[in-house]
Amino acid sequence: MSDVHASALSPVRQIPAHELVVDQMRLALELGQFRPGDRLPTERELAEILDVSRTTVRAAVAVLEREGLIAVRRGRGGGFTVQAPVYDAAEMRREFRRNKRAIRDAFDYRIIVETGATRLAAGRRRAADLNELHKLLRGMDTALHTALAEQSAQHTNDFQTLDSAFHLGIAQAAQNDRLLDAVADARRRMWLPVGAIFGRLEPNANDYHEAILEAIENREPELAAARMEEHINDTRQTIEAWLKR
Amino acid sequence: MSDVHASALSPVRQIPAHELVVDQMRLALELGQFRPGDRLPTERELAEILDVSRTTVRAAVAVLEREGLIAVRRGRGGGFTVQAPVYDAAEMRREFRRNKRAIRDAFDYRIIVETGATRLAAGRRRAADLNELHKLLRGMDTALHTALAEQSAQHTNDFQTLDSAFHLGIAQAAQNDRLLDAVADARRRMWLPVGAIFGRLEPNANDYHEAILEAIENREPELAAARMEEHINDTRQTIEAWLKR
Amino acid sequence: MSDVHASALSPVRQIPAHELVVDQMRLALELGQFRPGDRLPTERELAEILDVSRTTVRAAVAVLEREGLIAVRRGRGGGFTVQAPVYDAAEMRREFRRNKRAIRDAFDYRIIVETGATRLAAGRRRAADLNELHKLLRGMDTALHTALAEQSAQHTNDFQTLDSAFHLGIAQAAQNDRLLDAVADARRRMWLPVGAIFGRLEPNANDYHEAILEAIENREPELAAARMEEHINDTRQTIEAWLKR
Amino acid sequence: MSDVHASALSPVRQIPAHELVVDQMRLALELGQFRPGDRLPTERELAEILDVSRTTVRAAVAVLEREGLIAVRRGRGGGFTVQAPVYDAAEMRREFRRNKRAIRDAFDYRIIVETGATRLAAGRRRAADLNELHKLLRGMDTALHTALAEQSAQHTNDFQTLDSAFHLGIAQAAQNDRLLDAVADARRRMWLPVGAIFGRLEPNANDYHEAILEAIENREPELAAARMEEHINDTRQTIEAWLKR
DNA sequence: GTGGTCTAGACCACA
DNA sequence: GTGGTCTAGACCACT
Repeated sequence: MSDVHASALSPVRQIPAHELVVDQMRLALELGQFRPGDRLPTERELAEILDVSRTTVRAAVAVLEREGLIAVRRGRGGGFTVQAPVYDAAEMRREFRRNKRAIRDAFDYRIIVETGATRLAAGRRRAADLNELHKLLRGMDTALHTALAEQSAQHTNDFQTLDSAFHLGIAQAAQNDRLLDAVADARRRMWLPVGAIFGRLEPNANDYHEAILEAIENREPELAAARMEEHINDTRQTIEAWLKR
Repeated sequence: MSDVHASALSPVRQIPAHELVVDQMRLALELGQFRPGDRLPTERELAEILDVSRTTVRAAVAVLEREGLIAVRRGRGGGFTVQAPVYDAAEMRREFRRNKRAIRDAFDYRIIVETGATRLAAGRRRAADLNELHKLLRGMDTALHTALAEQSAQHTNDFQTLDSAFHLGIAQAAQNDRLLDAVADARRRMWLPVGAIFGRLEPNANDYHEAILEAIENREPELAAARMEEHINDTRQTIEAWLKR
Repeated sequence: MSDVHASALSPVRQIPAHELVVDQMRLALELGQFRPGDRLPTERELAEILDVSRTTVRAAVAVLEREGLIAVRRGRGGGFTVQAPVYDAAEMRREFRRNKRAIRDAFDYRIIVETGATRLAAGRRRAADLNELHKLLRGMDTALHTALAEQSAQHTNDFQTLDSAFHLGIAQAAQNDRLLDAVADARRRMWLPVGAIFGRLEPNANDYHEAILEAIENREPELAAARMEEHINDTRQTIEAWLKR
Repeated sequence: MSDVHASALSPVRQIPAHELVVDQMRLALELGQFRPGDRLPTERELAEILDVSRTTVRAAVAVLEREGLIAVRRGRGGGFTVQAPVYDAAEMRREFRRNKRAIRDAFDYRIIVETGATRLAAGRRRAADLNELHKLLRGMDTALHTALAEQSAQHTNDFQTLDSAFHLGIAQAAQNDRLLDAVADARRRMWLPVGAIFGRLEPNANDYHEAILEAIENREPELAAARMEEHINDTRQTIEAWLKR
C-alpha cells in the first residue's frame, strides 16, 4: 500500500518572482494582447500592475529583450516596444504541439464544467435568470451585426464581453458557487486569450446561444447541455482549423 | 467594457516554499492519502520527496501542527502522526442540516467533474492506468472483506485511502491536469467530514468500482460515466438518509 | 529541614541561542543603549557581534518586532529601528500612582546597589575606568548644553544614553559581575518608563556626576557613595514631585 | 558615541545541556555536597532531578568519570561513587585563585544587599516581623547549644537552616520584593555551599544575630546595618582564614 | 546594500 | 534514528 502514498507528495519548486513576470508578459505577447509595434506600459506601471518592484520588472524585461520579443529604448520617449517575432519553423511546430495539448485540455475542461452547469441551469433557472440572459442575447445580436457591418473593433470587443457574460450567466443560473467559479476560471484562462488571438467573431455563435437559452427556458437539461457542448465544440473546431493552417 | 483585456497582466505573488509544502501536505491529508493514526514520512524523507530542505519542511510541519492536523513526537520512534479531526457527531449533523445547500452543491460539482473525468478516462486510459486501477481495486477488496470480517478500523482506514486513490486514479487517466485538480478539490472538501462522520463502509462501493473500471477498460465512455454518476448518487443518498434520521 | 541541601542539584535548562539574543537586545534597549529612533546594527553586523548566525538573529528580531520594541524596514536604507514605546502620559501617571509602592521599592533598590557599587568602585577603579567615565562625562556635557541650547531631541536622547552608560560604567569599575547585573537590572526597570515620561533633562545631573567621579578618582569610597545616594534621591524627588502635580 | 554601543552587545554562547549538568555536578562534588565514598543518586534519579534525559546524564557522568571525580560501577549494586580527589598542588592553587575572586565578589555583593536590607528593615519592621525573628533566634540558640554539646550533625543542619531563615526574615522586614530576591539569591549561591564545605558552626554567630535584631527593634538603621556588615565580615574572615591554611 | 528565504550539513537531546 | 536547533552561505526582492 505504500506505493499509494508515493504519488501523494510531489517535489515543490518555488518560482522566482521575475520568472513569473516573464511568463505573464511572454504569454500576453504570444497571445497578441500586445501587438508588434505597440508600446508596453512603462516600467513603473508594470511594477504596479504586477505588484512587484521595478527591479523585478527590469529583470523580466531583460530576459524578454534577450529573447528578441521586445525592444528597450532609453531616455525621453523611450520605453518597451513589442518586436515582430522572427519565425523559426521548427520552433513554431514545437510551440504548436505544446499548445495543442493545452488547448485540448482547456476545451475538455470547459465542456465538462459548462455543459454540467447548463444541465443544472435548465433545471433551476428562475425568471430573473432568463430575463438577464435574454437581455445579453439581444445585446450580442446588436453588437454582432454592428461589428460585421462596420468592421468595428469596438463592437467586436463588446460582443466578446457580452458573450462571456452570457456563459457566466448560465453558470449563475445553475446556483452552484463552486461551479460558477470553475466556469469563470475555465473561461478566464482560455477564452480571453483565444479571443484575443483571433480578434474576430464566430458569426453563428448567436444561433447557438439562442438555442441553448431556449432549452434552458423550456427546462430541457439534456437538450441544453447537448447544445452547449455543440457550441463549444464548434469554437474548438474553428480554433483547430486555424492552428492547422 | 474594454477593460476585459486589462486582465492580460495580473499581480504576481511569489509563494514561499514552506507554504507550497503546507498546501501539498494539507491536500494529501484532506484527500485521505494519510489517515488519522498513520505516521507521515520522517522530516528527512519529506525533505527528499518534496525536494526542499529540512528547515522548509519544519516550517510547514509547524503550521500543520498548530492547526491540529498532525501531532509531533520526538525521539526514537517519534515522528509525525496524523491526528483524528475532532468533531462531535451531533454538532456535525446540525452543521450539515444547516448546510444542506452546501452538500447539494458539493455533490453536484463532484458528479460533473468526476463523470466528466471518467468519460475522458475511458477514451484515454493506458495500460499503466488500468494496472494501477486494478491494483487499487484488489486492495480495496481485501481491505473491505477484512474490515467487515474483523471489524478492523485499520482496514476501514485502508479502504478509504484506496477508495480516494481509485477515484483520483481515474481522473489521472483522463490526462487533464486541470480536471485532476478539480476532482481532487471536489473530493477534499467532502472527504474529511464525510469520511469522518461515517467512519464506515459502503459495502457495495466495490461493485460500482468494478463496473466503472470495466467500462473504462472496454473504452465505453458513456457507460463508464453513467456508472460513476450512479455510484456518486448512491453515496449522496446514503448521506442524505443519514441526515434525515 | 534537611531538604535545604536538596537544592544542591537543580533542574537544568538549555536556553536557545535566539532567546539569549533576545535577552541581550532587550536589555540593551531597556538600558537605553539604543534609543527610540536609533538604527540598530544590521542583521549581518549583529550576527557578527553576537557570534551567531543570521538565522538566529532573525529569530530574535522577530520576537522584538512582535513586541513592538523595534521596527523592521526592508530594502536599501532599511534595517531595524528602535520604536518609541507607546504610552499615554495621563495613563502612566495613574499607573504610577497606583504603583507608588513599586517606585519606592525600585528607588530603594537602586540606592542600595548603586551606592554599594560606587563605594567599591572608589576603591578599585583603574585608569581605564576613569578615562572611560571622563569621556562619558564630557559627552554628557556637550549633549546637555546642545540639548538645552537647541531644544534638540536627539541630544536629549544622547544625554540619556550617556547617562545610562556612566552609571553602568561605575558599576563596571566595581569589578563585580553580580553587582553589575544588579545595577543593570535596577536601571532597566526604571529606565524606559521614567526616561520616556520625562523625555527631559535634569540640568544639574552633571554636577552630581562630576562630584561622584571626583570622589571615585580620589579613592574616597564613602564620599562617592554619599554623592551617588544624593544624586539618586534627587531624581527620586523630581519624579515624586511630578507624580504629585 | 558609537563606542558606547560597542559594549552593549556581547557574544552569545549556547551551552549544551550535558555541560550544564557537568557543571552542576562538579560544583556539588567540589563543594562537598557529596563526599568521597558517597553514592550519587541513580542515573534515573539524576535525570529526574535535573530534568534532562538519561542520555544527557550519561554524557555528563562520562566526563566526570574521565576526570576521576566519580567511579562508575555497572550491574546490580552498581552506580556512581564519589572518588577521593587526587590533589595536584598547582591545580589547587589555580582553583584557589579562581575561588578567591569569586568569594570576594560574593561577599561584597552580600554585604551590599544584606546591609541595605537591614537598614531598611530597621525603619520598617512591624511587630509580626519582630516576633518571627525572635522565634528564629531562640530556635538557633537551642540548636547551637545542642549541636555543640552533642556534636550532632542534625542540629548543625538545623542551625544553618534557621540562620538562613533569619537573614531572609530581615530582608522580608525591609518590605521590598526585589531586595528580598537579591538577598535570597546572594545567600543561595554562596551560603549553602560554603556552609556545606565547612559543615561547622560559627559559635558567636548568635551574638551578632541578637545585636542586629536589637538594633532593628530599636529602629536604629545605621547601627543595625553596621552590625550586619560586621557579622558578614566575620564570616568572610573565617572563610578566608581557612582558605589560607 | 538592506532584510527575506532557502539550502545543506552539522550537532544535539530524546526515547 | 527521531525531531530540535544552529550555522554558513547563497540568492532574491526591495528601496
